[in-house]
Amino acid sequence: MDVLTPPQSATTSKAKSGDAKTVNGRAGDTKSVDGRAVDKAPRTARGRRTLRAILDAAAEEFGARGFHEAAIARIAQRADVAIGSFYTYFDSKEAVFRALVADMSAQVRETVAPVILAAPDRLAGERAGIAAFIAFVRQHQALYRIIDESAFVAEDAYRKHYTDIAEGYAASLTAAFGRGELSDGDMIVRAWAIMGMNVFLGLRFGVWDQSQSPEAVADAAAALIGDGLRTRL
Amino acid sequence: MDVLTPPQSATTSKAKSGDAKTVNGRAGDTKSVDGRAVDKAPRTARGRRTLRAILDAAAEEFGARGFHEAAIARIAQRADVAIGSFYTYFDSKEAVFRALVADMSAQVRETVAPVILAAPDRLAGERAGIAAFIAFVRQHQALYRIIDESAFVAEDAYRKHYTDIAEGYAASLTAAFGRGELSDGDMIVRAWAIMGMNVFLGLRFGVWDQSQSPEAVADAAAALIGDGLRTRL
DNA sequence: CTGAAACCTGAATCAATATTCAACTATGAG
DNA sequence: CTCATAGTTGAATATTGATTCAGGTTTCAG
Repeated sequence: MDVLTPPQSATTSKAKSGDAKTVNGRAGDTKSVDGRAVDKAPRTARGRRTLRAILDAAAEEFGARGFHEAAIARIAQRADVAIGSFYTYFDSKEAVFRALVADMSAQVRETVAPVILAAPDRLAGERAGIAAFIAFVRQHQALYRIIDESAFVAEDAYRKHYTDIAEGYAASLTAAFGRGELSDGDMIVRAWAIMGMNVFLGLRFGVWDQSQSPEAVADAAAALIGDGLRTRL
Repeated sequence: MDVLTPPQSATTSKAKSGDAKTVNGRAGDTKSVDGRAVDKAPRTARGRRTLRAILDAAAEEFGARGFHEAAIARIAQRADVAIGSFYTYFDSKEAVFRALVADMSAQVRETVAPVILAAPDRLAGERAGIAAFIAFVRQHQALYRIIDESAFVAEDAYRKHYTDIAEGYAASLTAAFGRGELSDGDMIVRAWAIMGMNVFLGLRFGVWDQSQSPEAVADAAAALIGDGLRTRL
C-alpha cells in the first residue's frame, strides 16, 4: 500500500524558545503539517523508511479496527518497531490519524479529478468520475473508512475534506454552465448533492456489495444527474 | 427531548433455563429488542420514569461527546441516578447506544415519510421530504450524530437504518413509475443516490450551516432530481 | 575515522472507566 | 398492612492502552 510519501522536509528547527523541552537534540513540538509534527520529520534514509513503515501499519490498523480499537502497540508491532519509535514520528495517536486522513483525502481527489477532466464534457465526466470513485473505494476499503471516522476523531479534517471537494466541484460545474453544458441553478447545493450521491453509492456498491460493475452503477447515477427522474414526453 | 418511549412490555419472563443467573428475582440476559434487554424492561411507574431519564441523559451525553468519550458515570449523573441503576436497564454502554440508534432511525422515518406521502406526486414529495429532513436534522443535531457514529460502534444497526430507508424509497419510486410520474431506471441505485444527497445536504445545510432556509435548499435539490443538470433546449 | 545528531527500545507510569455486587429502600398487589 | 418484587446505590474491581523516559545503537557529515 503506497500511503503518504514522507516529504524530504528541510529541517525547519525553529523551536518555541519558551518551555519547549529539547529532546534528543531536537526541538519539542512545533507546528504540524497535516497532522505530522514538522520537527519530527525523519532526517535520514533509515528514518524515512521507518516512518513509511509506521504509516502503512497505521493505515492497516485503523482501517481494520477503527480509531478507538486501534492500539499504538499494535501499530508498532505491525511496523516492526518499538513503541517509542512511533513517538519519534508522531505526537499522538490522533496525529497519525490526521496524517492518514489528509493523505487519503488527497488520494481520492487525485484519482477522481483527472478522470472527470479527461472527459469530453461535464456530464460524461460525471459518469466516469462516479465509476472511478466506486472503483477507488473498492481498492481502498480500509482507508476510505478512515475518512468517515474522522468525522468523530478530527472533525476539522473531515470538514476540510468534503468542503475542499465541494468547492472544486462547484467551480467545475460553474465552468460547465459557462460552456452551456448545464442549466442554471445553485451550484453549491448541486455540488453537495452530487457528492452525497457519490459517497452513498460508494458505500453501497463499493464497500457493502461489489456484485455490480462500477460502470453500471455510474450509468444509472449519471442518467439521474443528467436528466432527472421526471417522465419526458 | 422526547426520546424512546419505554414500552409497557408484558413481562416476558422466559429465562434461559441453563446458566442464566437470577438477579433480583429477574431472569438474566434474554433476547433484546432494539438494543434494550427485554427482561430489563421497567415494571413500575418509577422504573419507567428512571429509564426515560437515563435514555434522555444518554442521548445528551452521546450527542455531545460521541460514543467513546461518553462515560456511563456521566450519563448516570445527568440522569440523577446511581451507576448501578444504569445497569438495571441496560446490559452495556453499547446497548444504550443501540437503543438510541433504533429510536432515531424510527423518528427520522416517521417524520419524513408522511411528508412525502402527503404530496400530490412523488417529485413534489421529494422536495417536501428534503426540506423536512433538513429541518429535522437542525432540530436533532446531537441525536443525528448518533446514527452516523453507529457506523463504527454498531455497524449492523447502521446498515439496517439506511437499508430500510432505501428499500422504502425504492418501493415508493417504483410505485411512482407505475403511475407514470417517473422515467424508467434502476430504482435501487436511484434510491441510494437520492438518500446520499439528502444526508449530505442535511449535514451541510442542517448541521454545519443553518443560514439558508431548508426550502431553498430543497428547491434546488428537487430540481436536480426532477430534471437533472443538462441544458434543455 | 569520529562524534554529535538521529534513531531505536520497551518496561514502567498513569489515567480513565466499564462493569460488578452486596446491602438497602420503595412500590404495589392482595 | 405486609412482604415479595422491583428498583437504587456507589465503592471496589479489573482491564486497557496511551504516553514517557533513560539508556543504547546507528548514521553520516566533515
